Amino acid sequence: MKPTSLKDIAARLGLSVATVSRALQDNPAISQQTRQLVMQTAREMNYSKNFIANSLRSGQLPVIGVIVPHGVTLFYSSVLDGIEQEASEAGYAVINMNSHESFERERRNVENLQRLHVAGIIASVTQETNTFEHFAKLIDDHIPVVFVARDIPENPFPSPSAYHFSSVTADSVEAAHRATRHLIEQGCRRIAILCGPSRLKMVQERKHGYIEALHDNRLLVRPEYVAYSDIDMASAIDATNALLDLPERPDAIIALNDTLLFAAVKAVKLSGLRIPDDVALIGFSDVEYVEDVTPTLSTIEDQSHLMGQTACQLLLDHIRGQQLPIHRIIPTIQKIRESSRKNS
Amino acid sequence: MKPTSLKDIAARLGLSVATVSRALQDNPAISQQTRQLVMQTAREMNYSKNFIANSLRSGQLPVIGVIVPHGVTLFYSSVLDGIEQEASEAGYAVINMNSHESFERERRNVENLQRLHVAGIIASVTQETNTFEHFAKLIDDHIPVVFVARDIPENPFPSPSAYHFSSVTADSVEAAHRATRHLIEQGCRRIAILCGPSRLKMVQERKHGYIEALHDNRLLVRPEYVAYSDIDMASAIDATNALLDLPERPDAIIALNDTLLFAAVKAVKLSGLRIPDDVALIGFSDVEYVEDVTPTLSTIEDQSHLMGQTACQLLLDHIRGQQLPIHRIIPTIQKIRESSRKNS
DNA sequence: TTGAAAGCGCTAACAC
DNA sequence: GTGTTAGCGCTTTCAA
Repeated sequence: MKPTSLKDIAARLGLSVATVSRALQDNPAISQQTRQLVMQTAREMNYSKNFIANSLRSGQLPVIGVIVPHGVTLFYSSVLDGIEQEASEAGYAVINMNSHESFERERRNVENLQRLHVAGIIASVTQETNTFEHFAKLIDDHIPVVFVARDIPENPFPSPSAYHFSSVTADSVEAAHRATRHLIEQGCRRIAILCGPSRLKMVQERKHGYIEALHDNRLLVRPEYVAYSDIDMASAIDATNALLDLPERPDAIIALNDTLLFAAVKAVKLSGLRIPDDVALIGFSDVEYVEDVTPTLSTIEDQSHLMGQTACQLLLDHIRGQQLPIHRIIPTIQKIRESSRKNS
Repeated sequence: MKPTSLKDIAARLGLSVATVSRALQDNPAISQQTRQLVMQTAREMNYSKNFIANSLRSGQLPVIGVIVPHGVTLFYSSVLDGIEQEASEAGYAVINMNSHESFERERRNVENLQRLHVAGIIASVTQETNTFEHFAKLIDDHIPVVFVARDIPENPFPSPSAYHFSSVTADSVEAAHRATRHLIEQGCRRIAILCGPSRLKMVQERKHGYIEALHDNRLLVRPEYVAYSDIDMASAIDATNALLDLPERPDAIIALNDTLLFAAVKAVKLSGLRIPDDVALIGFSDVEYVEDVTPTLSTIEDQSHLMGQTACQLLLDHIRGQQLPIHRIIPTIQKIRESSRKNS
């Protein structure tokens, strides 16, 4: 049985489809009587408006598309949650796609959202992404884009087609700067940083903040203290061990994500060194269980939920006509726990 | 600038819209020449098919709706990931909604998906949900439903409108039975269970498995060993303390979710008792950091990704015409770690 | 092998 | 205050 349409209601009432449509929209041209009658009948017949038919005219679905680079992390769940909250208040549904850190899949995701004529897109690009035509194409279709967490490089489109998109990112430079400062204040002088292999702008910024803080405090930046590792336990443990084996062993390590952080903890423990006495640890992480490790782990947290909300608000602004791109930087929260606190 | 439509291509080529449409669909009635020409032009003009227009005719969008009761957990991220994977292989997008454990929001979510004419819905009901008319309404619209992780009670719809939906759930009875058995094998005799306040079928089943295992081993089921707590750290710590203060203190606790488990760990540690020597612990949890707690925590894990995949497969079957409901039960995985292993 | 035309459900411009 | 009509982009009879 097909769902009730305006036509069905019109037929039942001996009215025209147009009248019914107007009545349902509270159009002032319609008499109280008719309006009441129509409303009543619509309810009786279990009518619900067909969004698709509507969208065919308006050209867009009341839906916001989201593309994240991977799904199963607290960080992106929380970003999504923030987006979903704002979107649903504004009457939009959220469609959720996953690029699995693959550029090809990201391209396909964008295409599919475009075909669905979503009202706008919020995206966090993959680590592979270094060309942006797939997003550029959206401009012709008037589909606004906001980048969240991972921004694209400045002005990736050479003139004359130079334009750019809004973004919401964490304050990575400041976050790393503050973490480094904190370690210095704790008396650390040989501070290492454990990075993933990523070319993401965000990672560059964190490294930058680290180096700045060392400079500001007249500490030497030693290349051998900047370690790179693949983002899995085994590789990260190896990378940490390499750091610990240096002639001048670091007395602190900053880990750029949670896997690296947890690996560093394991490696230091296994090597028989004490945390934080021999090696202080702090890491970028949104995992709540850092509290349950012994010792509890100092972290820099993103305000992921707020980032999602903010991104969605910007997108809604764009949907409502805002043209100029806006860049919002969300502060991080540094939580000092046992792993980086020297009792003195 | 509006996106290219069939009409645009037809105009450019001096063909009819119908011909262009057919060419693009590889309709054999069209000549090689024309087909080639159309394909070529479509590419040049950057044509992409308008899904909405299509759906207006077919009555449904190539989209699967998912409703989860909360967002920010690894469990549901992983379920979603499984769904998304299967869906995208079959050419469906996934729309993702969150009921926040509120019945009212769940009802609205269902309505919105219905209005969007999604091809099908996968849902995990809220703890409040005990009436199912909102799902029943979907049957008229031929929108199939699969319940995942949290099923609804058997046959909630009395005759003559008796029908039911497919489901994918964890094997809760067996999981709890096995965990209890394991503790008994470790020598525990006073086994307590720490429950949330939930009326979910799943929770009942877990309690059932626990009781069965006690029976099977001729152990008494003591009501005071069945503890209830709200699902937050503070309440759960209180509830655990109450257990520990019993005249005959339990020598093992089974926690029904991760919050309860982590709270139990804290409470036992704070009370100065040793894990597992004084109190063994095991819990239902999908959090990967149970490995990083001291002692490492024994857990029962759901195969969440597989549950998502399976649910999506069932749904696709229904979309393709499968009528009868199917119930799939996914085994859990028990991981024994230090917190429940007595060295003997 | 191709074209003309109807129709999916809805809204809005234009009558009356 | 209400009806008529056209049209959104596409597929699918029915004709030619």
